[in-house]
Amino acid sequence: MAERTFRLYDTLSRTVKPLVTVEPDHLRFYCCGPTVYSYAHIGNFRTFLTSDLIVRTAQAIGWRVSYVSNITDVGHLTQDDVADAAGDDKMAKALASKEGEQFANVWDLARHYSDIFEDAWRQLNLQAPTVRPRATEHMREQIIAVEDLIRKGNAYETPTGVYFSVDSFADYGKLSGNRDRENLQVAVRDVVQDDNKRNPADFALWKKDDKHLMQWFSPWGWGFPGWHIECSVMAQKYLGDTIDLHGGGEDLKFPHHECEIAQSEAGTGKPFCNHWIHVTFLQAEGEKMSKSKGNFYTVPDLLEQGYSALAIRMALISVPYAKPHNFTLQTLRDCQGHIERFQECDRRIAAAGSPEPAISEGHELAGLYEEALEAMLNDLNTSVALAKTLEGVKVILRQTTLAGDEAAAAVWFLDKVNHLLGIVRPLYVSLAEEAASGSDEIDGKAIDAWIEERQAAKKGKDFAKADAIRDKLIAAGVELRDTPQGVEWIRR
RNA sequence: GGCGACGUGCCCAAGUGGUUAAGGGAAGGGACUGCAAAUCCCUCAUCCGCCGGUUCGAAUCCGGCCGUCGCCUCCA
Repeated sequence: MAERTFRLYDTLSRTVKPLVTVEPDHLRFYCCGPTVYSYAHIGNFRTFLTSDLIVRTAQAIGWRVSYVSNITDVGHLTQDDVADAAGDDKMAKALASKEGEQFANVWDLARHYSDIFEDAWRQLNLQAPTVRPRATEHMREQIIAVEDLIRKGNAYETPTGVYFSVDSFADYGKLSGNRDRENLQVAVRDVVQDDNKRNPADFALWKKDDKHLMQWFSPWGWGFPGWHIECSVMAQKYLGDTIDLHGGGEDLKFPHHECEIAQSEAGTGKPFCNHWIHVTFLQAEGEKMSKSKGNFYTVPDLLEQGYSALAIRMALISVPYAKPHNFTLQTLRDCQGHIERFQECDRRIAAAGSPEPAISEGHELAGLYEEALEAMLNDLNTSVALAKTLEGVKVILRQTTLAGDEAAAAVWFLDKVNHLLGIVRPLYVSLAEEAASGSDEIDGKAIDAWIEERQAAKKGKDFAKADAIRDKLIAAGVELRDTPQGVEWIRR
C-alpha cells in the first residue's frame, strides 16, 4: 500500500497536521473514557465514535493500532473542574440519589453503569479497545507516580493531601491556553479548601480522606487519588512514555488534559503526547445535552423506540467531529432509511449467491471507496465519506439484477466501507439473527399461506380482500413485494 | 471577562480562491403495480446572514455588523 497521510486537527498546535507516529505504521492512541456514575448518553458516544473512526481509518491505510480507552470507576469530586479536587464525590452522590437505592455500594454502582456503557459500546459497533483499563485497578501505579513526583520536587504534601505544583512546570497551560495564572487562581480560590497549597492553582494528586466511600492506603494515609493521575499512569503503562495521539471530549482540554501533560512530562522528562484531538459537544434538538439537565438520549432508549443501532451510529457521525452537531430525531429517521437501503443491497447480494468480494480496477465502486477513504484521511470528513457510501449504494441498487462480477464488486464495496465506517456490517448478522429469532412472531409457513390466499384473491379480482391480507401482514412486520418473479416478503 | 465554532435550497449538510455550488431527506413528475410497497429515472440554490474591501476572479481571503451556539463552570 502506498504511503498515506492521515491529517487531523491538533489542539496543541491549533492546526490540521499529519498524524505522525513514533513507530512507523503503529498508532498508539489513548482516549479518555467515561466516569461511570450514571447512564452514558449519545453525546458521550460522539467522542468514542470519533475515536473509533480514527482507529478504523488508521487500519484502512495499513497501520497497526494500540488503542487504550479507560473507565473511570473512582468517584472523584464534582468540583474537579478547577484542577483542584474539592466538593462532593460523584459516585457518593449517585449512590445517595433515588436511582442509587438499588445498589449495595459504590462499587456495585460503578460496575452497573460500566456494564451498561460497554453494552452500548458494542451495539454502536465500536471496536473493542486493545486495553480498557480501570482506575481502581491501577491504584499501586498511581501511588508510585505520586511518590515519584514528590521526589522530583513537582509535588508536595499538606495536611489534606498531595498537590502538584503548577509553578514547577513551565508549560502548564500550553494545551488549553490558560496561561493567565492570575485568572486561574481567581477561579480556583472559590472552592479551594486548603490554605497550605503553595499556589491556589495547584491540583490534587492524592486526597487524604478516611471517610471516603472508596479509599486506599497510601504513604499519606487513607485516601484516594486525584482525577488526573489515573490517565497519566495508564497511558504510560500501556502505551509508553510518549504516545502518538490522545483524545477526549472538548471539556477535557482543561483541566484534565492540561494536568495529565504536567504530571506525565514532569515524571518522565519526555513529551507526553504528540497530537491532541478534542471532540465538540453534541447538542440534541437544538439544546445542549448534559447529565445534570437530564435532557439526554441514551442508546437503550433510542433502541427501544425502534431505531437500529446502526442508524444511531450513522446519525452521530454524519457531521464531522469538530463541528457543532445538533442531533435530531429527523436525522435519525433519515439514517434509518439509509440503513434499510444497505439491507436492500444485502438481499440482492444474497439473491446473487453471496459471491466472494472482488473488484476490477477502475470500477466505479472502487473509485467511490477511494474518495470515502480520502475524505476520512482529511481530518475525518465523515459527511463526504457518507455521501460517497450512499452514492455507491445507488450504483448497486441501480442494477435491476445483481449478478456475477457486479455482485462481487458490491460485496467488496460494502465490506470496505463497513471496515472504514462501521455502518453496514452488523446488518448481515442482524438479518441472520432476525431470521433465527423470528419464531416468536408469525412464522414463514403462515406467511406463505397468507400470500397464497392473497394471490387467489387477486386472481379473482377481490382486491379488498387482497389488500386486507397485505395490511395484516404489514401490521405483523412483514412487507410484501410483488416482483415479476413472484411475491417476496421480508421482515421489517 | 477569556477562548472558540457556526450562519449554504423547505430541512440536514459538503465545499475555504477559478469549469455545471457534493450527498441525503422532503416535495413534484414519470416507469413498474389492480392499487400499493420496494426499486429506478427526471425536476428541485445563477446563489452561499448583511455591508464594505482585497483580487482578473470569493460561498471561499480581510474588516465591520447582525444572528445562533459551545468551552472555560457536573459534563464526552
